[in-house]
Amino acid sequence: MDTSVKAGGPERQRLTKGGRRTRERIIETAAELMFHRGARGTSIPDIQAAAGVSASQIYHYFGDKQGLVLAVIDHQTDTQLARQRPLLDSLDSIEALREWCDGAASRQDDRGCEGGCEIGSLASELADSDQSARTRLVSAFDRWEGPIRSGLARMQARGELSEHADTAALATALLAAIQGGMLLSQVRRSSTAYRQAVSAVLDHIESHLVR
Amino acid sequence: MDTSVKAGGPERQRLTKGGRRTRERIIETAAELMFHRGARGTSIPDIQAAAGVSASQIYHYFGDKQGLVLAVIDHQTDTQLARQRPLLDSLDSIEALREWCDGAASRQDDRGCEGGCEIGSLASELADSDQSARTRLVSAFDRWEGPIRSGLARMQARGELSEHADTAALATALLAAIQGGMLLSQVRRSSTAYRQAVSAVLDHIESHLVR
DNA sequence: ACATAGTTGGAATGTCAATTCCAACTTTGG
DNA sequence: CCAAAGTTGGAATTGACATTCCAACTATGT
Repeated sequence: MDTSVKAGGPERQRLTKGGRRTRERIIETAAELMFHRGARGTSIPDIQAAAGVSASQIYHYFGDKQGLVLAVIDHQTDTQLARQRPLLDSLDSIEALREWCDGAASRQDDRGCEGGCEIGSLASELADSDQSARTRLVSAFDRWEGPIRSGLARMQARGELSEHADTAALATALLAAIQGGMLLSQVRRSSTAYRQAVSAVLDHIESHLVR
Repeated sequence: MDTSVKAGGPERQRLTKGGRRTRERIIETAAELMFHRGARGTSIPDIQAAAGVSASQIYHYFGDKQGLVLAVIDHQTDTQLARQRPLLDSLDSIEALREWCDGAASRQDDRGCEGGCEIGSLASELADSDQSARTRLVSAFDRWEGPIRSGLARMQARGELSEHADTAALATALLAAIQGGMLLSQVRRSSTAYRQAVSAVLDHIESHLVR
């Protein structure tokens, strides 16, 4: 997560203390709005009003709307991963995996199943229309999937998981179940689909347990 | 799929032969554009140009853009389900399920993994912003999940699937794996994630086979 | 304290989208 | 064939949005 890397030049800029705060406030506000209304559905004037900043501030810190969207992607990735720690770093038992997945289910219920996954929603909206956004989303999903795979790999290294299990594939499958489950839950306004989707994959993983 | 049901009144209208054709052409064109650019990313002028119609025609047949979006949702649902038949109606063996899922994977590869699921993409974009769209998407997913569940139920009725298996939950899990797998594949531009996601759930279903 | 660089407000610009209007044209039922 | 209803073209309207400009203000380092 760097200050600003855009096509063309490094274009580094020093930020003053207040400037950093303004920049953060813009990103957080934009992230919140875009989560509910999508990136395309969120206008610069919307963000101006919600964050209490002027247009020039947004363009000063992000260049253009796409620049802001990219910053939002990175911010959501950092934020969501941070929120899931430390659980995310110890997914090396079925119990830990279940507990972790369950946390997301409760969170989904708490918000009435409105809104899907902070990253998945952006991914669906931007994957085909913004090449640089897609690239960042690839790394967002990689950063998310990594800890899952690591946890499974540790289980396997310890001999708890069958050596025939493809931990990378299982990690991908679990992430996909989370994404698909979230989407169905968002549409149906019930976390049931998410729970069933995740549960199926977890059961499958469990079937690879040794003993 | 009826002619036009919008909030307010039935507002039925007779369509002439040419009118029906124009209406269809608009829907198909809009569906195609919205699949690639999203509903919000597709403007009426875009559709006018691509379908070779005037603005008044679009507003004459659909009232407003939201009306067109609703028609597109129904059209995509009908089209996708029709395309998957007759396979969709005989998902009562592991082989049939695998073959069916594999078809989608090949299709995804053929288009270079650009674009996700015709229905899922719309769902992600519209679920939170358009209540009537969400309602139709609920039924779209139901119409899709139904045949999967029926197939599993038949297997169970025949005694091929354990009586302890929750066929409804398994059907939901498979649909979720398809959705999540599609999304990851779309972002990564590789069908691998889709294949792994689906494969995990199919293996899980297979574990419920009797014998 | 001074100069430089970063920050902010707010108006102005240009583009484009959604929607409305209305007049002209065509099909259909009787 | 006539009237009613359906269809179409194209211009006009209104509003919003992304972006630019520039002048004024503030912090920072020396």
